[in-house]
Amino acid sequence: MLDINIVRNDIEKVKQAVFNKNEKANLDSLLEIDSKRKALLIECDDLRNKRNVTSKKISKLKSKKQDASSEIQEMKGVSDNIKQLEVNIKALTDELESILLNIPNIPASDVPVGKDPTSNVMVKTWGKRKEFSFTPLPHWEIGKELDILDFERAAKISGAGFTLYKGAGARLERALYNFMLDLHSQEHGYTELFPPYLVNRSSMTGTGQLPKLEEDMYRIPEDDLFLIPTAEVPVTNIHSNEVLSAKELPLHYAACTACFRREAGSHGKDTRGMLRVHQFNKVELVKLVRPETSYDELESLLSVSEKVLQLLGLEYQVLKLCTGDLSFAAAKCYDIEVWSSGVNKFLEVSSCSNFEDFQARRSNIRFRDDDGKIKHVHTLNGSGVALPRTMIAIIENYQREDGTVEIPEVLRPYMNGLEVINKRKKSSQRIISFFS
RNA sequence: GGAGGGAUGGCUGAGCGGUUGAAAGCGCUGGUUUCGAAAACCAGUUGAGGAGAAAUCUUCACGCGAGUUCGAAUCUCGCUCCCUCCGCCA
Repeated sequence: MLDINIVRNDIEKVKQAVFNKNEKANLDSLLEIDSKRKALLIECDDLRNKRNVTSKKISKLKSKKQDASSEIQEMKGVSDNIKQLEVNIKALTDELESILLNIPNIPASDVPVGKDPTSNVMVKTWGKRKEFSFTPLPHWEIGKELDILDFERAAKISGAGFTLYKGAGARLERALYNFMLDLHSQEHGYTELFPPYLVNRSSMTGTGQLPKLEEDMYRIPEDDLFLIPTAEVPVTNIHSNEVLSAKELPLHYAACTACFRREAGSHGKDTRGMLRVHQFNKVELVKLVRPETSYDELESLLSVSEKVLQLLGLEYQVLKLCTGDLSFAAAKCYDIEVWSSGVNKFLEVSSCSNFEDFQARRSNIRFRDDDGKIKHVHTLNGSGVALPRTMIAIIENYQREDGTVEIPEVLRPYMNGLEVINKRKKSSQRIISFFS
């Protein structure tokens, strides 16, 4: 949510931002409602003041056992007036808030202006393209052959767009998120969390998924709860309606959760394999920081996410998103895309965003600064990283001509020493037991 | 799911429907004192709006939302959350 004062004082800037983000907002009527509301508020305040003053007078008269009936008569009228005004003000306030909740965040000044992803700017690339002496296969073929991914049966039990990991595939998934969580919590100093997967409407509104994206969310209508589309939602909202002390900042959190997305707007896109699924695991990093540090924090957030891919030996590129590709709540965002040899393209595995105070204002997350003033924190988050596409890249980039898949070295300790996923053998890939 | 109890400022905790935005204590901040510190004493210490150049004035908020009343932290109703007991259960 924007500070309404920015809209009042610099509406052109807001209009430009809305336009650049390919969004729509009812800005002119916002100002109109705002001034109408303010006028009523002043009128109402005057009447309330009158009521307060007279009530005290009535109290005094009564305590002296004097007659106050004329004052009481007068106040009856005043109270009725106030009530009517309050009803009108409430209606305007609701309208104002609903418009305000639908205005997107303003892009940072160094974000390139552009309509669509073609205007995104390449910031860096890392790693060398894997070369193959054969034509690399896509992960759904490798996965089927090795019996580690089963899309048909996933569709049978749930529907299209779900994944069933089996044997070494399931183990690889577990190895991946354990590796990522250990890296972030032990090497990068993030506090590991395990939050609820169901959150209420207010949390979803706080981080900006609602009201705009309700149709993309899975919802439990009986309880008005939502399945989280990302750990960003529960984790950012941990501190909603709190005033943090300056010395607890910055807060750095890491959480691995399942993420649930209806993908309502993307039917028929990336339907093969697990390029785009309704449920997937993701390690998410969330930061609550002092405003003046948030852009430095964004850079370090990006670098710890990159670290994951570097250690896995996966080629990637980093893009700075243009205004038109920026999400509703973000002020600035980097996407990390990992190269995958089978599908032969770059896959987005992370978005690292600074929301400035946009989410903090919606969720009411504040801190007391050293000067004693209470201010909104800045919030950031980034994937560190999303699992399925990382899994795709590993399977496809580490495939070998004989159909086996090599395990990246950093994952081997998490795979109980397994170096290669072979076909045929029982999916448990029996290795030395550490239970004996 | 059933039966009770509760929700007040950073914390503990008072609060007959009428100078209670809120006692008291703790904590915190500043000052006096001290070589310094502690103690003691004095003072300050909620947030969000509005008007104003400013001093300042003013409104709202005692879990949330309605209601009764000239007037609600205080009375009524609904909701949420917490605690205790019973039942059920991973």
